[in-house]
Amino acid sequence: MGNPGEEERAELDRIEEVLIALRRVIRATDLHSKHLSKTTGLTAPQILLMQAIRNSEGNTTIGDLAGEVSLSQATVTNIIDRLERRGYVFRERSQQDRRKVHACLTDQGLQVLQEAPMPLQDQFARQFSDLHEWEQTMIIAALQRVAHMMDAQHIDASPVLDVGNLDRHPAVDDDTSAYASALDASRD
Amino acid sequence: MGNPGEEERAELDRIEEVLIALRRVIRATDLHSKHLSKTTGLTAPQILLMQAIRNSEGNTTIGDLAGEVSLSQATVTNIIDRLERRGYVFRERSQQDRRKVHACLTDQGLQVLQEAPMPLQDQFARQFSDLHEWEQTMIIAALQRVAHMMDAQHIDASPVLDVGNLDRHPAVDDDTSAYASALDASRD
DNA sequence: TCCTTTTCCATAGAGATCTAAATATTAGAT
DNA sequence: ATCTAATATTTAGATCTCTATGGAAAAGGA
Repeated sequence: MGNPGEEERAELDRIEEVLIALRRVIRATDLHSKHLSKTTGLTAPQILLMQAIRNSEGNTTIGDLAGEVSLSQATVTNIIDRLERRGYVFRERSQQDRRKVHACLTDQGLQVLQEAPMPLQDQFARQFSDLHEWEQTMIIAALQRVAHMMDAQHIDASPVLDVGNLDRHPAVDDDTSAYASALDASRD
Repeated sequence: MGNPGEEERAELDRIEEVLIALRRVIRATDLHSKHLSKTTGLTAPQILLMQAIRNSEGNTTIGDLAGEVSLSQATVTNIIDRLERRGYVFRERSQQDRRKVHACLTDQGLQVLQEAPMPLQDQFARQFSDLHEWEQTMIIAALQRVAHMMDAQHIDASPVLDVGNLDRHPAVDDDTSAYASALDASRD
């Protein structure tokens, strides 16, 4: 205990552990995503877009979608082309502003999206709900903490030099994450 | 208390919260990975492969790499081709078994990998180490719990698995995205 | 009104990723 | 010697993603 070297090593071990755990989580979602693509015949971006279309009932434009999923407008056009060819999506020019194009799910598209059950979410939710309430609360708090720490840094790619300055204020950032919201901004 | 409906709603709220937090974590790693690609000129799979090569000092074959990063052999061959063309990697037929091909980093490749800023891991580690020990321990426990729950459902991968709402946004996807690469490695 | 600028979408072109199928090539076994 | 399995590459096709550019429609000013 009185040994500072020992304490420092324990600290490094904890960092190691948290990074490993994080990798496992991300890896798991990655593999699931891959597996999902195989079973549905849809790729991850395609599913993502269809979900975005479904969630924004009817009024979504191509540009909106691009912003929502953080892809370029050309990419979204491209993917929508393919979804339209398959009959999962259709386009419709806006009447108010004829530059805009709305994207909507066809009945078939909606069905595909619904029939592709989302058991990772469901199963995870089920397992999660089996935990004790205190553990659920702990996990939520921990994940929010982690998410917040990650949000804070993802553009600040500059110096790794100022080791001394520990309570840096995260300069957030270039738009993208609509996430760094008030929700946890207050946590520090 | 005593009100069952109320308690149930609180439970649903917690599930909602944990899913949101998880999405944010994955989203952050995704955006980071994208940013990394821009600043290094390397794509996520390329970085991932170079890290794998570095970690398995010298004796790695193409097949080993494919297994390690969960890609097909052909894909790895493909990516190695590009890396070789750029002078970051070189191939060498095994003397013991001439079917095998070893992949090694060139000095330049190693340098690129080291110079590539990996601020997500570093900065995350720094912020993490600022936390109190009890909080570090809590986060580790929580993440391990989550990772374990996700691993569990990956194993009985019979039903359709999904990342659905948990899904990373740009694929990176699916990205495929995305990847533990951001967190991986470079802990030398 | 007419002209300019801006906004929104589509298209073109290029590089990368990924998979599956069709080769070699080598090692090991019969 | 031949067959089979393992290994890496090649090929072909689909997708993803970006930047740059073009065209149509809206907005704004002279």
